[in-house]
Amino acid sequence: MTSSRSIPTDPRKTPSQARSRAMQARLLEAALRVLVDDGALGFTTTRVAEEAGVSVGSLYQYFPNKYALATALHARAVEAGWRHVESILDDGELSPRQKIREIANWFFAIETDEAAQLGSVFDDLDVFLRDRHGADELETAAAARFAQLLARATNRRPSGHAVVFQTELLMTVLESVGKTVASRTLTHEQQGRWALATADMLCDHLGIA
Amino acid sequence: MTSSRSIPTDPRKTPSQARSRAMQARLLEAALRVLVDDGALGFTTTRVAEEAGVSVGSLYQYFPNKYALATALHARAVEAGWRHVESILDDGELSPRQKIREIANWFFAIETDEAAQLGSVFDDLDVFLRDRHGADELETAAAARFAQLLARATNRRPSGHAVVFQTELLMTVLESVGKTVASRTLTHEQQGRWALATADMLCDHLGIA
Amino acid sequence: MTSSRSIPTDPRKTPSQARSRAMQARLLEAALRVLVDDGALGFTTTRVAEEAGVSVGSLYQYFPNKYALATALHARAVEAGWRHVESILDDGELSPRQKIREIANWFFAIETDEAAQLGSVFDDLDVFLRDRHGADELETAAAARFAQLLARATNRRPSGHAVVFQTELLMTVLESVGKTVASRTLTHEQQGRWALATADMLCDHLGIA
Amino acid sequence: MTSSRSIPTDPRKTPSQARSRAMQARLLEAALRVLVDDGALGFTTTRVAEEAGVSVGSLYQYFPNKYALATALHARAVEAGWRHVESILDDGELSPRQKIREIANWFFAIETDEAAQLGSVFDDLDVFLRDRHGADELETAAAARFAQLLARATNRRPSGHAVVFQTELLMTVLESVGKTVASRTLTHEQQGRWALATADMLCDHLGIA
DNA sequence: AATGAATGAGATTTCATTCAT
DNA sequence: AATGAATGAAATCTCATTCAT
Repeated sequence: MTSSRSIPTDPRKTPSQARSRAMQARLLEAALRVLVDDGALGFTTTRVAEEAGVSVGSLYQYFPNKYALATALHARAVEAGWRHVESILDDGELSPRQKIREIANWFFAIETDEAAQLGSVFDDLDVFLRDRHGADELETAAAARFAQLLARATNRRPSGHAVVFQTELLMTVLESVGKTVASRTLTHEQQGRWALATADMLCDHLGIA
Repeated sequence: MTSSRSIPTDPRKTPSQARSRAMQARLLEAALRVLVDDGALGFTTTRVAEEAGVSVGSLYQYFPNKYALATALHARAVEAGWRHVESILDDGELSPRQKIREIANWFFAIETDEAAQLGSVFDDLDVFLRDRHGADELETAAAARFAQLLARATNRRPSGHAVVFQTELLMTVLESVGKTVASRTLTHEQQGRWALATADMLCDHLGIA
Repeated sequence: MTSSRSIPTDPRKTPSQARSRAMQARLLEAALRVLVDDGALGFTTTRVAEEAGVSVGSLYQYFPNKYALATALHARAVEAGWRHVESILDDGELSPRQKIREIANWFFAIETDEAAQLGSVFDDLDVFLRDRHGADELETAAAARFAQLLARATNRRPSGHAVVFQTELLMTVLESVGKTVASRTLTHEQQGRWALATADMLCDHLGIA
Repeated sequence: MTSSRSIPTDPRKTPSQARSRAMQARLLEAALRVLVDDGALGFTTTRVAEEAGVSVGSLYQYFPNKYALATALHARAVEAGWRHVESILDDGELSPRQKIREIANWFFAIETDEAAQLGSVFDDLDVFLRDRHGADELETAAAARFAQLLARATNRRPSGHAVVFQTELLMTVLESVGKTVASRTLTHEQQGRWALATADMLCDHLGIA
């Protein structure tokens, strides 16, 4: 898709100090705000710096270029997402189906968390991303957990071909439908209805009680 | 998301018919090619004109600005999509489930048709869209057809609340999952498997034989 | 002021036929309309052709380039102006002062004649003019007439230094003040007052009864 | 004349003081030079930046667009002009007639001051002006001073109808004839003669000793 | 470390002019 | 002779990035 030269996308010099971390976070939050408010075309380095209340120069001290900023924002959101998903999967109290429902709720943006907002602007962000990896390990880990859930609920081995595919289906449907519905302007109640319907459809199809 | 001042997005007053249509098509095809090959960042008017083998000036005789070009491309894709879907729905030979499967095939980009390629660049295109409507009538018409199919298959009235929601679910899932999967680089066989699985999941859930 | 290459400014191939003349006039009228309505920045060849109801190609058959068009328009207006002035000067019935008053009326755009409109757009036109000559002979002729009027009215020789300078003063003041006042949005009555005041001031100063 | 949508003509939010003012002045001087040398057709942003010895980008940091630059240049000139006029009117040593003569000298561009050069490019500049006001307060203030001068010199009230009109006449004639004569290429001596003649004509007419 | 003015490559857009039909 | 689509040089303007302070 996008020609990827050799543009560095890692945040500059790992911030060893608390102050640095704070600045990074501040910039990423500003970046998100800009992206949400002004869209991809308004996502300029000057604008982000301004929104963060710092100079462009400072921005470039923490991110070597615009793509690094975009990548970090992306990674951060994905990370937050999967981390939340994992916490649900880890919950001992919930039944498998309840877990899927909860996760669907998250993806359908019922929680008004900052990270959730990202769902609707992910597409815009992607325009700036050269390489799309980075959060792969997290996703792989999450996939393993989903596979486990599915295998246990259906009494199969997590590594079987069918389970692997069904895991992907489960995750893909939750993510893509969630993203689509989240970007519509619906009430919480309507979003909840969508999340529930999608979750149940998946559980029924996959034999999850 | 994107602020829409008063930038016209309608194609220009078409030059007299014959050549005109050809040129428009030529430009739109070039635009698609550029978008597929270089992504949103490479989508520049000069690049598109070059790809179409005409001068920038010509491009601007057919589209008043870049956004109009993007809008036209989008509209064209959406139109082609829904038109094809309608043709499948109209097919007297197919069972309801077979229809859904066929439609899924289309959305999952199994057909290597030009229009199908568009699925993979929708996100990139979105960045440049000012007006987000345009193909509404077509989509509404398609929705009515889907509702009819669903109502008949399940012996209900097409206007009932449940049918309306389920129609939306059907369309949304096909569209969003299809878009996601289409943008991955899969073999035809794999795409087919995804389409089939998604279609069947939906049919089972909705009680479509 | 303006660098003058070697751009031809003469109307193309002297129109021997009536039809040609008509077309020229039609284009010039359109050009004036465009200039008045849209200002110098809106004065484009396409726009003029459109306003004239012909194709750009046709325009270029009558004027080799934009500057030729501008020059012709300028010449035409100046010509009309001085011709009218001459007709007043020739009038046997009027006293010298009455003549000056009449001429002032003309310059202050009391007559809503097309040519008079040009006064207020002359400056805009000048922007396009490479060389400013062309109407010189007419102006020289008019100057001679003014000098004659002034000489007779004051019992002096038309070729004396003082008379020459005063003639220029007379013409310059009428023209420049007229142009300025004409470009303001005043009622006819107000314009008339300005014309009268200016004419009388000049006559008093120059000793014209 | 010129359609004025919503194109901002105010100088940009000035970068912090010191350097800022210098850069603005530098750009305006360059703009004037370009206008004098190349006329309206040569007045391009690239050309002005080049002449100022800075990058186009810099120009756009100080003026949001070409029109803002033109407007600023215009305002600066008008301001300088009226300020100078006021200083003459304030002069306690000069007789009324001497004041008018001095002012005429200024308008007829006898002073070789930079600001005086502007007289000759006012017309070229006009093409690029969207807002035609801006220096109104200054002009109003100057008008009040002129009215006062005239009233005192003729023993009348400054607010009387006749005085108001005569003030306008005085100013208009000085300005418009001055502009016209200044744009001709004359020697200082010739310009002086014009200024003197015009000033005296006005004083005689208005009863100014 | 922070600032933000300066840079300039490159993107969008216009418009005088040509030339095939 | 008339047409108007096509051309492309050139103008306007943006924005990622650098670097002197």
